[in-house]
Amino acid sequence: MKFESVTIKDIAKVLHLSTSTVSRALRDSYEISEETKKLVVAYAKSVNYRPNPSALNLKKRRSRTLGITISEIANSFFSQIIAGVESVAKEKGYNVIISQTFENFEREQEAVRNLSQSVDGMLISLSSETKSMEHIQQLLDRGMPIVFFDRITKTVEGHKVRSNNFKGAFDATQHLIDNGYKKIAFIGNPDNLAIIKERKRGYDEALEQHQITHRQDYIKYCQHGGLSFEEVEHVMDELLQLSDPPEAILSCADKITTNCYRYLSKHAIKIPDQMALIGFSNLDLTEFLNPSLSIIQQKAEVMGTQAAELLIQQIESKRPVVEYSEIVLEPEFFARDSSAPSHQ
Amino acid sequence: MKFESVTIKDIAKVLHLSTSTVSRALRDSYEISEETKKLVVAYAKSVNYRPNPSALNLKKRRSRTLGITISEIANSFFSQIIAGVESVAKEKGYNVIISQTFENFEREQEAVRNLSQSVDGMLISLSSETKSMEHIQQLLDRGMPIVFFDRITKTVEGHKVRSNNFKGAFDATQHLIDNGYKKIAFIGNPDNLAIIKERKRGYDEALEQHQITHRQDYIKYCQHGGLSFEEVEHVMDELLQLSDPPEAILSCADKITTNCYRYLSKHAIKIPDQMALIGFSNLDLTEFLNPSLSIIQQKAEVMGTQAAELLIQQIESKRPVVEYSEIVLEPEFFARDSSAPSHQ
DNA sequence: CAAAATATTGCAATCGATAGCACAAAACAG
DNA sequence: CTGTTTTGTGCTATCGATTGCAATATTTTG
Repeated sequence: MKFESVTIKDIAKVLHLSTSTVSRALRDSYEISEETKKLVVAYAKSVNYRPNPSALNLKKRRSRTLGITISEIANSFFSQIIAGVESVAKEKGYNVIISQTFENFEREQEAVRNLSQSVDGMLISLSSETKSMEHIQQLLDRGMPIVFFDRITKTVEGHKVRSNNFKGAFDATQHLIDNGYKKIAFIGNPDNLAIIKERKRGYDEALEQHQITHRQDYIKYCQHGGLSFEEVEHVMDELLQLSDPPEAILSCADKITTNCYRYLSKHAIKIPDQMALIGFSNLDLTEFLNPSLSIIQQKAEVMGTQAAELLIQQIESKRPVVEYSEIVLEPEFFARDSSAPSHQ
Repeated sequence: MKFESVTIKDIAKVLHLSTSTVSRALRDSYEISEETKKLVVAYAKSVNYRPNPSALNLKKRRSRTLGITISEIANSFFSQIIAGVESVAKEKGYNVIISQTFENFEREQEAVRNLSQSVDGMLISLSSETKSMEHIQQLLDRGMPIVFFDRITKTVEGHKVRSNNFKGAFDATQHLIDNGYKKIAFIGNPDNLAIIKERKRGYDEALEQHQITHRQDYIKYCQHGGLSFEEVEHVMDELLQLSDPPEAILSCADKITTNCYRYLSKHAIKIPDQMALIGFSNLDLTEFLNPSLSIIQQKAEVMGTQAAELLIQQIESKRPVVEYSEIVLEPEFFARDSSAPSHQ
């Protein structure tokens, strides 16, 4: 089944005008008489005329579409970001196409390649597995406007929007130490992601400031971003089987945090007495969990709006952008029961 | 900044061929010699040629894009549905454009109108405020393939995918009654939505089977789908100010359920002793809430895949579809502490 | 009242890709 | 060695909308 819609040609035929006159009349050109304009506009409205976007795109060499590449929609952090992006996009007359990578490098390459022909610009949060930036550099070289958010990288240029990951992790770790925890494990996505490097740095710094020995076996990376419970389960098993297991966990990704919580509940490990937990998360109801979950919350929606604004600005800029901004948003820290002092 | 990409014309010029030859060679036409094909394909690959989607869309009169209209992305139920839709769409080579209505009728009309020119078909879940179906009937009349999901309506024809809402509500209400609750309130989106009518019917039926008097003041509808806390707060205030307030609540929407829970926590009303709660929800961590939340969970991702499959099938069907299927998915019920027998 | 200026409108090319048809060269038949 | 078929390629119109330029009609000016 195909959808038949009214074209400028149809209107021209009915009104005995040329397509150029109709086109100009609809766009309120000074060259067209008021009378004709009124006629055309009224008729166009009556038949519910809408310009064909493909034709416009072809002619204008743009699509008024933004592409966004994230790991997974069904992740509150990213869905909040999308909400922010959509609101700005809509306001400025852009559509948004979402591509999910599921933390997979091949999927990211494919997503970026597919998107490249259909969008005016892209918003990218790298996948956990992304090691090379070739596919993105290629687009940048050909002038594709790209804004990086959340999982950014230093290896390419462009506007960037991110959280203050160092501070988020530092504060959380400090808070654990203040509450009497010394054996603190760190679980994150792979550290080819700059945000994880930063969070790790925050964690390290807090430990150092309190002269706590740094233990390599407390550091764990989930290659697939903790998307599956099994991945986190495996890491947790390893930690618990250590001869001297940690007493607290700092989790550095939404999915990992959730799955850690799930793991501890499943194994009836008391939080925080047997294991304290604190993690990056943008879930809505963490305060009502039992025990309530301490989180580092990012300003996801703001991140989305800011990134989208930068991108649209770059797309619509007359001259090539040579100076890039890096926006840093402060995460909010919520101390709750899951990281309270242990009573054991 | 604009993005310059390679066109068929560029290739033709370099290889001293015509655009038609290049086009045919790339599409492996029998008319072109093997030699030329190889040459063209190799060169196209070397310059990373991708056909311009707008040009293709214009020529082929289709966009390989699906539109989806929902109330809000940042709602786990809908983001799970989107995940399902995206997976099928991707597999079959379609893009997806998402439009949010935020339960507002005008936004829905606008969304549908905007989408109509850029997509090959639409997936629609109506907004809470939608009363007239004119805007959608118009598109149907012009042959737009549309599949309705979740919030469907009987007033228009088309493939439909929904949950067994009657059963979901019936089971939940029955469960409350079995646990000793008789004064059960019903909170839902407005009942112009068929799903709410159905859920109400399930609720009514359960009460009747147990000869429980039906009280009109226990029935509440949130005009805006409980999107804002204030809306739910208002309804809850009303219920609690009744001379004979309810002892249990059946909530009929994800957002309402969450906000009810939030309200009860905020007012330190003990769940379930002072007020039992059970609701439709697709949130991930409800089992870990304190108290754990009883939910009726819908098969959101399946709903997304099924709806997308029906839609693509309809889009690609040679002849007009005249017989429509209605897929009914069984919701899953999880009895937890929030609806346990009261100890008061 | 003729010439010039202005106001309206239409023609045709264009964006990138496709496809019907025409055409030339090579292969084959008689 | 001419006439027909086969094979490979190019020309051109097309999809829907825009826009520079040409063309006509109308008004103004000297």
